[in-house]
Amino acid sequence: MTDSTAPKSFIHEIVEEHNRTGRFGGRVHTRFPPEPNGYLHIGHAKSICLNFGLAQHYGGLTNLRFDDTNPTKEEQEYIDAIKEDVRWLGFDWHAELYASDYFGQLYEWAVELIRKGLAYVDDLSPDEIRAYRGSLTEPGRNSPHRGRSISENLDLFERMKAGEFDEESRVLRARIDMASPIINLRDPVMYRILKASHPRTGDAWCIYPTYDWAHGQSDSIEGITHSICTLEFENHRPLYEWFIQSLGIHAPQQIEFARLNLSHTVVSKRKLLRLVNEGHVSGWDDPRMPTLSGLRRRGVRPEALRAFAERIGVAKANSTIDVALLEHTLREDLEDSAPRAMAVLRPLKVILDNFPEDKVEWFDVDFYRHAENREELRRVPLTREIYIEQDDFMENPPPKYFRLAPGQEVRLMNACLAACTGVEKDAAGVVTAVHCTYDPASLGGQAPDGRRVKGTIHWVSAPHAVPAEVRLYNPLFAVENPEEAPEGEDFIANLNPQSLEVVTALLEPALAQVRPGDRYQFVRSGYFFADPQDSAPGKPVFNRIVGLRDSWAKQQK
RNA sequence: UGGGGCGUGGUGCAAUGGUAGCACAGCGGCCUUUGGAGCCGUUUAUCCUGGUUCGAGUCCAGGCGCCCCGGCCA
Repeated sequence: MTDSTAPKSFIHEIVEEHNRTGRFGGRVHTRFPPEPNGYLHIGHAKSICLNFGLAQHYGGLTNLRFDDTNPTKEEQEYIDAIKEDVRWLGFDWHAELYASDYFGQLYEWAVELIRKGLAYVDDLSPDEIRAYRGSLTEPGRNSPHRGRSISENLDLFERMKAGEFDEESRVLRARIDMASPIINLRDPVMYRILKASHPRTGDAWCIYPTYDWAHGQSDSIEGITHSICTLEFENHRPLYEWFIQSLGIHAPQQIEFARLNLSHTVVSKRKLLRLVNEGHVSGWDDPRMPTLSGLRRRGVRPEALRAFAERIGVAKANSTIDVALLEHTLREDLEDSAPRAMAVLRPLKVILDNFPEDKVEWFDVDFYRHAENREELRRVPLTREIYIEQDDFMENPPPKYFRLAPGQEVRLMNACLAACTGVEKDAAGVVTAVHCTYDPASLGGQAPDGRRVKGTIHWVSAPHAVPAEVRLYNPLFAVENPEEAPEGEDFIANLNPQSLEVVTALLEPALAQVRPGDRYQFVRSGYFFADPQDSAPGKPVFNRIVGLRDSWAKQQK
């Protein structure tokens, strides 16, 4: 999975340094620690590939640990979805663990810190705590309760746990330094009262550890060697180290890296949740979503995501990956494996005037003509009436337009050469059908006289065409950076109204019986995925995974 | 009284004192029964100013710019 020829990241160097010096006895044990408050997205894929990939590379282990310290936001649904997504991405964890597994131990350690005079119960309100914390440039002030006796703290903390107090009436805080320039060290909250039921511990607790209090110790308990996290936790590292040292327990090495940003989308659980809740998408697995379930539903293969993670690298500089790189990786992943077939997305009728009315000419065409070592034939019928792509005909074409136009000849892919002789129009002047004559000597696609045509277009036989719903997905946001919204608006204002176009396409008959989950390249168009839920043999429904590059379209801009 | 990070082509990632390289994007060309596969070529970069050194993207000093931190979120 980890390509040994790929450039190693600064994290690899740190791990190798540890292995050289024996800091962890050569052990490498990482963890992927999601909070089950939403679905995993492509940014998580980067983290998953990093954590699991690192362990695999050095013969180590990776835990899956849910940081379930906030029962007001977390749900079992998310736990299940996260596990499915990690497995789908191709990783198997050494152990499935939960921060809530350690609630008992964490409580004992909190008592230990109280006994050492390193934690105290504070009666200040949330607003007061904030006010006492000071500002970025001014020191905070000590809470009036900071000097409570150990026995009073012990008593109060026990009563917090027993449910005697209301939410927000008291917290347990670490006693560190209210004047520290590191704001996280200004007596951070360790426990808050939350009279909420927890997905795993039910009503056993009414005080819950904060993430800051739970995370480092959870890593320590699991014997994690390298706690890899995103940049914003760099400021928390001194706090985690303070807890670990105060407790005298195993100290992992925290290493921070820059989270993934992707152009033309948002990669944040909070914002993705909004898209779902406000109905801008059909759900977490809407194929336009950058979630793993959305990408999966669209037809992206996990191999492609792993290759993408490898390719974007890991560093500490904030950066935004151009979605074009993702799309390139998707095409690259599919180009060898996907069989080719013909499908017309926006049909225009063509009549081959010199083709006998009732004749059907069958061609044997290889699904894998692009691949040298694989062959699988299907039968493709040609008849007098066919459909081509509307884009493949122009009545008044610009120069260098190599497709069909009055007087121009093209190759009907896999079939024959055909030249346009005229058009039919409706009352409004819209072309409703195109007339051609085909060259009977060119059956198979080559002219016996060796004449060349510059354009080759795809088509389907009208009487054999299979109508199918095809969903054309475009970027969810039309702008590179959705955050750059007009004054007074937010990223929602940048949603791309054309992010989903549904068309009734006409497929060649061999595609009628595709199984849900099959992937094809619709020639000259893109890669498509038979929707695993909505498609059925005889009634195919396709999602566009990614379009092919289109240099003609680009040239026309 | 502030602290922590980060600055290399358009976008990402390398170069660990010794020829600034790779990918994507762009541009040009070749080829083509996918104009869209493929192939070849190519434009573009070390934040600034000093210093150390035979030699600096890399080391030092001082600036500048950007990101993060004042949740009982994670």
